[in-house]
Amino acid sequence: MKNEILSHLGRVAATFEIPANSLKLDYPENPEHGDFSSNLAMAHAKKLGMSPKELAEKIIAEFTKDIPASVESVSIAGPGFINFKIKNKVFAEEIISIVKSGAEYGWSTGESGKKIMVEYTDPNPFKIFHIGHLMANSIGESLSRLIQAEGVEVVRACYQGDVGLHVAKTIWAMRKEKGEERMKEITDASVTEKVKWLGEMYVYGSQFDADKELQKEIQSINKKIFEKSDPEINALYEKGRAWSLEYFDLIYKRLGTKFDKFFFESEVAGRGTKIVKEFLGKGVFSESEGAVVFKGEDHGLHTRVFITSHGLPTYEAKELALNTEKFELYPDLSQSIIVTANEINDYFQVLLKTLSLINPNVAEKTTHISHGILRFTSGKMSSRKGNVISAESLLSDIREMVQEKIINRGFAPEEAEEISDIIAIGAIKYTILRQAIGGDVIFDSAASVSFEGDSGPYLQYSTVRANSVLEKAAQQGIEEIKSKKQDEIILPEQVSLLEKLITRFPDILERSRKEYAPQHVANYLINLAGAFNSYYANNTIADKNEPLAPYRVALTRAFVTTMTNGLWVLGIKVPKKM
RNA sequence: GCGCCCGUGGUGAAAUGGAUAUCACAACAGUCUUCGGAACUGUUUUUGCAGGUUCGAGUCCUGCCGGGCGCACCA
Repeated sequence: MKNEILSHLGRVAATFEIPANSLKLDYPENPEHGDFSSNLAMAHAKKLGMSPKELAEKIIAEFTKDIPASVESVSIAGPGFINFKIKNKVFAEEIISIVKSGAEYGWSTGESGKKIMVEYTDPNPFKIFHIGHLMANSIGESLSRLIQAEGVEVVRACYQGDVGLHVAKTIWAMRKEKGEERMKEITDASVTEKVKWLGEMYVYGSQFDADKELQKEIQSINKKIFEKSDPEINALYEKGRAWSLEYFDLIYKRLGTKFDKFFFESEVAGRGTKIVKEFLGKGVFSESEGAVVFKGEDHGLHTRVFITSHGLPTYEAKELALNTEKFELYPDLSQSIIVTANEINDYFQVLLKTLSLINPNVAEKTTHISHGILRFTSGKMSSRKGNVISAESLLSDIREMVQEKIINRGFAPEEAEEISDIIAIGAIKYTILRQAIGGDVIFDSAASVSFEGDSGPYLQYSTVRANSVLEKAAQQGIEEIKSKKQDEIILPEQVSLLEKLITRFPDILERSRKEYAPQHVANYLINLAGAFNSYYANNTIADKNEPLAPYRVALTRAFVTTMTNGLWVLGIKVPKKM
C-alpha cells in the first residue's frame, strides 16, 4: 500500500515538476494524522512561489482525481503536511496475506546476489573473552542478520590476535608460574579453568611495563614466538592457543554465532611486514627512530608505528594484510564491514588512510563501525570496577537471576537450564541492541532482572504467551485461516494499532539495515509487543463462538511471525515456555 | 595542548531537518478470580548555555560550559 501511494504521488508531483525520487512517506507519530504523511508541499512551496498550504491543496486535488483503491482519505494538516488515511479493510487483508506467506515475512530479496563480509568479536587467544567482546558479538551478529534479511550473503569473519606482545607476556608468566607442575594440573582441568588460568597469567605478565629488564625478556620471547625458534616456547604457545580457541567456540555456540572464516594475526603478520616495506620504498611510510611509521599529520591524522624498532609488525601492519586478503579470498565481496570498540576510531582512520594509498579498491569497500563499552550502574557487577569482567561471569550472573525467577514454574531441571540461558542471553543482547551503536551501554542488572517493559524477556514473554493462545485456539478447533478462501474470511470493521505496526515491519528492517541501526528493530518490537498485549487485554482471541475468531487467530499468528523474525534479527531466541 | 565522539524527564534510552519531543523504569492512582499478571489503563516530570542557518532545529553551523576516548613502537 505504501508503494501504491508513493508511485501515485510521484505522478502527481511530476505535474508540479517535483522530482519523484525526492519523495518519501513518513509514519506520523500521532495516529490522528493518518497512516502516512508527506512533507513535499512544505519542502517545495518556496521554489514554486506558493504557500505550503496552497501547494498542498493543489496536490491533494490532483491526487484525488484518481485516488488509489487503498486510500480512504487525504487531508492537509498543520503547516502543510499531506496526510493519507488507509482503509481499515486494507490492513486486515494485509494481515491475512502475511499469514499466508508464512515464516518469511519481512525478508526481502532486493539485494540478493551480493556478498558482504562482517568481521566482529575479534577476541585474543591467551586473553579473557570479556564483556566488550560480548558487545561486539551481539552487534556484529545483528548487523549480519539485518544484511541477510535483505537477501545478501554474509560471510561472518572473526580476526583473532594469536601473536603479539600480549602473548609474549602470558608465556613469560606461564614459565615464571613454573611450570611443569602447574601445567600438569591445568591440563586435566576443564577448558574454562584453563582459559581462566591463561587470563591470570596475562594479567600477571602485564604488570611490569616499567621494568626495562623484564621488558627486554618479554620482547625476546615475542620475537621467538614470531620466529618459532624455541621449542619450549612453541609448546606453551600451541597449548595456550588451542585452549583459547576451544573455549571461544563454546561461547560462540552459546551466543548463536557461527563464523564462516577465522583470520589469525599470525597468518597476516609476515605479509603485513612485506606490504609496509614495499610501500616504505614508495614513500607511503617513513623511518623514524628505528621504526617504520606513517606520518598521519599530512592528512590531518596522527603518526602511527607500523613496524617496531625490533622489526616486528604492529596491529596496523597486520591489518593492511588482513584487509587485502579478505578481498583475495572472496573477490566478489561488495563490502567489508568491521565492528570494533570506538576507542580505536582515530587509529582506524589512520589505517584506512594508509589502505587507501596502498589499495584504494579495498579501502573504498571497507566500512568501520564502532561501539561503546558496557558499564554497570548497580548490582554486584559494579563492585568489580577496575577489573575486566568476563563475558562468562556476566552471563552466569544474569542466568542465576533468571533461574530464581522461574524456579516455581515447575520446569524439569534440564528444561530450566535451557530456558534460563535463552532468557539471560536475550536480556543481555536486548540491552545492548536497544540503543544506537556507538554509545556506551549502561547495564543496570537490577533493571534487567525485573524483566518489565523495555527488556528482552518482555519481548520473549509476549511471544510465548501469544503462542500459547494459538495453541488454545487450535484445541478449540478454531480454523486456521491459511486454508480458507479470501471471501470466506470475516474481517473486522476497525483495525487496531497492532495491524498497523505489523505491516510496517519490512520498512523497519530496511531502515535499520541502511543505517546499521538494530535499535530501530528493538524499539519497534517493544511497541509491537505493547500493541499486542493491549489487544490481548481488550479482545478474546480464542473464542469459538466469536465470528471474528479466525481473523483474531490469524492476527495473533502474524504477530508471532513478526516478533519471531524481529527477534531473530537481534539474535534473540524465543523459548517454548518461560 | 591537539583531534574525534557525546550532553534529551529523578534514572536509562529513542527520534529520517517536520506537526503537541517518544518509550521504559521509578513515583502515584486504577483495571482484573485472565486466552499465561513477566499484563493492561491513567497521572506527574525533559532537549547543557549563548548566538546563527531554515517555512520548520534535539538534529545543521559558530562559540562557551561539562563528560568520554585517542594522540609512537600494545591491540
